[in-house]
Amino acid sequence: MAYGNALAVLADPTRRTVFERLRAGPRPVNAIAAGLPVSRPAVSQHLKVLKEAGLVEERSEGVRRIYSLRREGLRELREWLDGFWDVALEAFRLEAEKSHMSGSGVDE
Amino acid sequence: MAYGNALAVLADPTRRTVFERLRAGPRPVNAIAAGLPVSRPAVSQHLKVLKEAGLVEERSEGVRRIYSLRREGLRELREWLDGFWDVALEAFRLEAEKSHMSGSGVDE
DNA sequence: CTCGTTGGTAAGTTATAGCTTACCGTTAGC
DNA sequence: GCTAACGGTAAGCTATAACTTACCAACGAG
Repeated sequence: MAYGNALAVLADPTRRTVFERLRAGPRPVNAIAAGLPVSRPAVSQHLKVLKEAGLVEERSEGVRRIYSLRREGLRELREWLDGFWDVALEAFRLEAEKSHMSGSGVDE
Repeated sequence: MAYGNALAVLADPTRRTVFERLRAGPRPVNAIAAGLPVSRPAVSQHLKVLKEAGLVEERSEGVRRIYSLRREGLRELREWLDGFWDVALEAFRLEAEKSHMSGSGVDE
């Protein structure tokens, strides 16, 4: 259920902004924090959370810490989301439902 | 930025469980709340939040309130996620980056 | 009409997530 | 060696999200 983790981590707007900034490429913390409405330590904390969730990775370059995106960390979330449109799976669910219920309609 | 809203709403595990239960089809509140580790009013509150986020819809059937999934409510979130894998868009971003920076690598 | 069922809302409590400031370790330059 | 930039961590504050119980309105059945 790692998708739940990714969901929780990306729910915060500030943290999501941090994450999105890395779409443009790897960046040191200073560059990520520049212009954000929160302090630099706050950004550090967000980066830590993102890293623990596997959504970013970090490498040292001298005194800099360069953070970059880990798309892999989004995979489970994406698959979970995709599942809501999966026709075959949906058909299966409807079938199972028919056995249990008196049968109503289905949404949409 | 409705995807941010969907993210925030689905971040809570209990609320996500409520949401996922509706995958199997429309349900009255009682059925949704059955077996959950929280009280029935808590489920009502979650349903309200889900409804306001456009993730579920509600219709009355006698004394019952039947809730059902609104996949449309997930669309923006899905598109946002898909964007992370969009090759063309990524190429554009890299191009833009080249103009601003001294040029480092790109992740992965 | 009365009573049971369904479920929404109000009020209050509590845990915690996100922020701040202060501080410290590390590396680079002079 | 000394000093300045980078950035991680600690401690503490505060707003709020999720929950509870209590209550009430709406409809159905007898």
